[in-house]
Amino acid sequence: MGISERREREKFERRKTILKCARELILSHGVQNVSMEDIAKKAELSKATVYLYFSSKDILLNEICEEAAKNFLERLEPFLKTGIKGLDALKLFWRGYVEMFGNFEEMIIIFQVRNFMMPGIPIVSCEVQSTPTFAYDIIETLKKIINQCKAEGVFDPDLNIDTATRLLLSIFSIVVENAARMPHETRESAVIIEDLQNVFQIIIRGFAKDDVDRSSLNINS
Amino acid sequence: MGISERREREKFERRKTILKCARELILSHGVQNVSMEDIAKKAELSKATVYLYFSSKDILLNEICEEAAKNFLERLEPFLKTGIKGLDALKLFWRGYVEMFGNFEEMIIIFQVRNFMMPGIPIVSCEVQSTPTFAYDIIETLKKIINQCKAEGVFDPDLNIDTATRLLLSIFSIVVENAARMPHETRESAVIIEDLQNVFQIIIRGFAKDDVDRSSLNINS
Amino acid sequence: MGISERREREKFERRKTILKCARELILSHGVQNVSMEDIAKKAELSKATVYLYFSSKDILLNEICEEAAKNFLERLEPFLKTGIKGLDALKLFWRGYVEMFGNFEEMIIIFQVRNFMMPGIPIVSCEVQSTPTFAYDIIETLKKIINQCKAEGVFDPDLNIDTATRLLLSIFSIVVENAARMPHETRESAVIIEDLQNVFQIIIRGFAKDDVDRSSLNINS
Amino acid sequence: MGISERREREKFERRKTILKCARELILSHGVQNVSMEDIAKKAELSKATVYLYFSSKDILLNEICEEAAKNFLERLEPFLKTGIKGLDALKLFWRGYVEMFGNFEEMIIIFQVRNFMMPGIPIVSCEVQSTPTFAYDIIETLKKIINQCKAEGVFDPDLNIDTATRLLLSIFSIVVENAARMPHETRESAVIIEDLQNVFQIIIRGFAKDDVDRSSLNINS
DNA sequence: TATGAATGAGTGTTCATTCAT
DNA sequence: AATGAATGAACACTCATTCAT
Repeated sequence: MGISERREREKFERRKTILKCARELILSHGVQNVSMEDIAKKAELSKATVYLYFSSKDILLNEICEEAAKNFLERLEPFLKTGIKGLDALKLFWRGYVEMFGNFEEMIIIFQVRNFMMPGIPIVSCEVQSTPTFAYDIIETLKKIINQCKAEGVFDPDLNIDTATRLLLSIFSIVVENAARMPHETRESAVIIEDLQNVFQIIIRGFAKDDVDRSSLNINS
Repeated sequence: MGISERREREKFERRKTILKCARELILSHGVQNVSMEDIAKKAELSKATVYLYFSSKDILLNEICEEAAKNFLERLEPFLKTGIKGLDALKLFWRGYVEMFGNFEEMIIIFQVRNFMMPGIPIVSCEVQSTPTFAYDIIETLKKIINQCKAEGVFDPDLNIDTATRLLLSIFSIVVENAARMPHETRESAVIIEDLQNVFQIIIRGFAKDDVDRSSLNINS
Repeated sequence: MGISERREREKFERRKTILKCARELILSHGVQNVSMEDIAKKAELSKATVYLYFSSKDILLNEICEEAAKNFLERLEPFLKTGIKGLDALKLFWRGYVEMFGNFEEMIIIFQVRNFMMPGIPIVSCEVQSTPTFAYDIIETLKKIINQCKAEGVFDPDLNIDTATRLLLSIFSIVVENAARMPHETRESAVIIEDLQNVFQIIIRGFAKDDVDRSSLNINS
Repeated sequence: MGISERREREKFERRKTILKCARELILSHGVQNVSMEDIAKKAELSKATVYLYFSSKDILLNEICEEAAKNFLERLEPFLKTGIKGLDALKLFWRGYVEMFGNFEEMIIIFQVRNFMMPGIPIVSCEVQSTPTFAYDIIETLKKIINQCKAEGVFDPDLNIDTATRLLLSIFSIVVENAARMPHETRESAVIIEDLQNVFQIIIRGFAKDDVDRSSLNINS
C-alpha cells in the first residue's frame, strides 16, 4: 500500500503541476493566449497526458477557477469566524488582494478565466445565480459581510446590498484584470498597492452611513 | 482633380463603412467572435479590400477605439465649455453612458476592443502614458473634471486625482463590459440603468469631502 | 466578363478536381482511410483551401454521393424512356455496374461513403425514407422497374416490391463494397464480371413468376 | 503444479472475459465506436493488461471473429451430421440467423468486425483463399451444403457453386450489417425476420433447378 | 483599386500502443 | 502478472494574412 499511496500522491502532484503550469501561463500571458499545447509543454508532458488528467480544456479551466475560489475563501474564513466587526471583515476581504500575493493571483485567475469561459454571462449578474458556481460562494460571503456592516450601523441603511456586492466585486475584478495586464514582476509594486488601498477607502466611504465618523472608516488603522 | 477628389471621398467613405460594420459586429457578437471575414462580408467587400484600408486587424481595431473615444469626447465637450459645475460635468460624463445610447456603445467599443487587443496593458496605468492613445484624452478630460470638483470644495481635498480617475474609468470599463455581455436588446433596460446610477452615487459619495451636504451629492437632481 | 467567366470556370474546375481527388482516394484506400489532409495533398492544395470549397468533410462526402447518384441515374434514364421491357430495364440497371466502368465506381462511392457517413441507418430501410436523399431516387427508379416486371407478368405477382428492391440494392451494395476491397486494377477483371452476371441471373430467377419460361429470363441475350 | 494449473485456467478465463466484453461492446455500439479503452474498462482491467493477452487490437478483433465463426459452425454441425437433406441444411444455416439469437450475433460479429479490419479484402474472394481464416470453414461448409442440394436435384446443375456460395454469404453479410445498424432491441422484430425469410426464399428459387416443384422450395414448411 | 483564391500555423481532441514498476 | 502513466501521430476545423490578376 506504500506503493499505491505514493502513486496516488504522485498523481495528485502531477495534477497540481499541470494546474500550476496552466495558472502561471494564464497569469503571464492571459487566458486567451494559452493553449493546451502550451500547458503541456510547460508541464513537460505531452498534450495527451494533460488530457489524461483533465478531459477537456473547459474542465481544466473550471478546475483552476474552483480551486482559486476555494483557496481564497479558505484563507478568509478563519478570520470571519472570530466574531470580528463587519468593516474589519471587509478589510480582510480586500486585503486578501493587497497583502497576500497568493490571493491576489487567485483573483486574477478567477476573473480572467471566468470571463474567458463564459463571455456571455456577466460576473455579477443582476438576477440570482441559478447554478451555484465557484464565484457563488465568494458572492455570498461578501453579501454577508456587507449586510453585517449595515446591521452594525456603519453602512447606509438604504444601501442596496446586491448593488454594493456587485460594485465591490466588479472593482475587484477590474483591479485584478488590470494587475494581470502588468508585467508579472511589477504586480506587487508599492504604487499599485497604495492605489488599491485608496480605491478601497473611497468605496467604503461611498457605502458609509451619512453621519458615521469618517475616521472610523479608515482602512489603515 | 474633381475625379481625384471624388476618389478621395469614396475612399474615405469606404473606410467609414468598414469601421461601422466592424463596430456593429463587435457590439452584437463581442470582439472575440468577430473575424476579418465577418467584417468584410458585412461591408460587402472582400477581405483583401479590407486589408487595403487597414493593414492588420490590430490597426483596424485600434482605429475603432480611437474613433469611439473621439466621438465620446466630442459629444461631451460642448457641455463642458459652458462653465458648468464639476459635479454636473461628472454627471454628464457618467450619463453619457446612461442616457445616450450612442455613447454607451462608444464605451463598449472602447473598453471591449481595447481589452481584447492589449491584454498586457492596463487601461489606466499608474504611470503617465508615454504614447498618448485614444484613451488618453478621455483620461485627461476626466482628470480635469475631478480636479474642478476638488477646487469647488465638493470632493475631498486629499483625494488622489490619479487614483480617482483610474477608479472611475475602471468602473466605467467593467460596467460596460458587463453590459456588452448581455443580449443586445436588454442593454438599456431600466434595471441596468438604475444599477448604474446606484454605483455612480456610491462613488461620488466616496469621493466627497467630509462635511459636504449629502443631498448636494445626489445625482438624481 | 470574359475574366469573371474564366474565374467561374476555374473555380468550378477546382471544385471538380477536389471531388475527383477525394473520389479516387476513396476508391483506392476506402473512405475510412481518407482524411481532409490526404484529399488536399492529392489535389495539391492546402487543407484550408479545400475547406474553402467544402465547408466540412461531411458536406464534401455528401456531395460526392449526390453527384455519383445523379450520374448513375442520368446515364440510365435515356434508356428507361424508350419504352423498353421491365426485364431489359433491370438488365440495364445491373449492367450499369458490369459494363460501364464509370457507373461501377459511382456505386462504390455511393454505398461506401453512405455507409461511412450514416452507419446508424441501413441503406434500404424497411420504412419509407422520410428525407429524400441521394439514394432515394435510385430506390424509386428501381421500384418502378421491378413493378413493371410484375405488371408484364415476368415476376411473381406475390413478390413483395419493397423486399425485392431492398434485396437487389443490397446485393448491389455488397458487390460494390467487395469490389472496392480489391486492388484497383483488378476490379474489372473478367472473372468478377462473370460472377456478377451469375449473381444477377440467380436473383432474377428468384424473382420470376412460377411458370415463366426460363430462357426468357436469360440476361445474356 | 495445482497452482500452475489454476494459473493457466485463470489466464484462459481472463482471455474469455476480454473477448466477451469486446463482443458485447461491438454488438451494442458497432466496431467503429469501440476502443481498447472501452474494452479494458468493461472487463475491469487495465488497457495494458488487455495488451498482455492480445498484442494488438487487430489480433483481438481477429480472435473475436475466429471464435464467432467456430461457435457458429459448432452449433450447426450436429444437425448436418444427421443426414438431413441439403435444402433443410441450408434452411438451418440460414435460420441460424433468424431463429437463434446467438448465431445472429455471431454473424454480426463476423461480418462487422471483418469488414472493419480488412476493408481491403473481400469477404468472399473469387480466388481460393490462400490463408485459411475463420471465414474459410464457413465457406467450405456452405459449399458442401449447396453441392448436396445440387446432387439431390433441387438446385440447377449448372449453378456455379463458388458464385452461389459467395452470393449467399454476401447476402448474409449485408443482412447482418443492416441488422447491426439497428437499435439493439429492435433487431429481432417480426418485420425484420419476415423480410429475411423473403430474401432467403428468393435466393433459393434463384438457385433452383428449372423444373423443380416450387412448393418443395418453400422454406416455411 | 479591388478581389478571389490560397495558405501556414494553429486549436482542441482522440486513440492504439509502450514502458517502468 | 498487472497496471498506471505516458505519448506520437492523427484528425477535423479556423483564421489572419498574402498575392496574382
